[in-house]
Amino acid sequence: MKNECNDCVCVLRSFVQMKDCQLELLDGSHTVVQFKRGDTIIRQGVFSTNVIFLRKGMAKIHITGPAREQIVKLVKAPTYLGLPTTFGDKINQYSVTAVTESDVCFVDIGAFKKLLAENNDFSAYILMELSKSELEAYRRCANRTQKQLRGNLADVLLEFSEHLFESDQFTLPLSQSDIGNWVDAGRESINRALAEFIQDGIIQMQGREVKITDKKMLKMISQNG
DNA sequence: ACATTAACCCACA
DNA sequence: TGTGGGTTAATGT
Repeated sequence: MKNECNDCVCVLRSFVQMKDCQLELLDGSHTVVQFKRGDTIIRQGVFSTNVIFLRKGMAKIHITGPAREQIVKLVKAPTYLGLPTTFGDKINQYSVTAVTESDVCFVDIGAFKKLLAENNDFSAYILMELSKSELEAYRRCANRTQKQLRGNLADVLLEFSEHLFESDQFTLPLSQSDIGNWVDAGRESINRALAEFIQDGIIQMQGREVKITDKKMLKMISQNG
């Protein structure tokens, strides 16, 4: 059987066994689309009929609040996008935008629900994903509101370094004003804080290239706010 | 808020 | 196919 879904991270990721007929169902109801940097993958306010999986690349999740755009988090492949929207509300409650070139898989919601009903392991896995992401959201909420700018910015840099890129050197995937929207600060404050970090020898920067030179210090700042 | 720089697009050669 | 000009977005102060 030749089937694009066989070796897809979308399935492998779940460590769940799929029956052949279930794989065929998936294969028949999915579409893969490429997105360029800056393209909108999911748009807030529009009707959604798909489960969406990020196969390759990186994306930012953001929501338009009463005053401005709020970035919620940054995710990298492989991961599901928009599961809460899929089950909580047919209208997308937030937007997702590609920050690098990305491959995205759109799965028909009907087929997906059928799989959930048939395959207990699979639905348990999805439930776990949702739970983890809610817990993470709680944690972030507490962090964000209680920390000062330097602490939050340190968090962001550590997040890039440890979770997204897994390296001490990376190029910022977001503009400084985006980072500002992420940690509830103006872009100018971000710029100033970054300059301070450079001054203190914690990081080096040229353009969007960042190199973390004193991770211990960065973690200190992250913890102490 | 303003000045500088980098990125991008389009026309034209 | 490559180059100049003009425009816009990002950055630094």
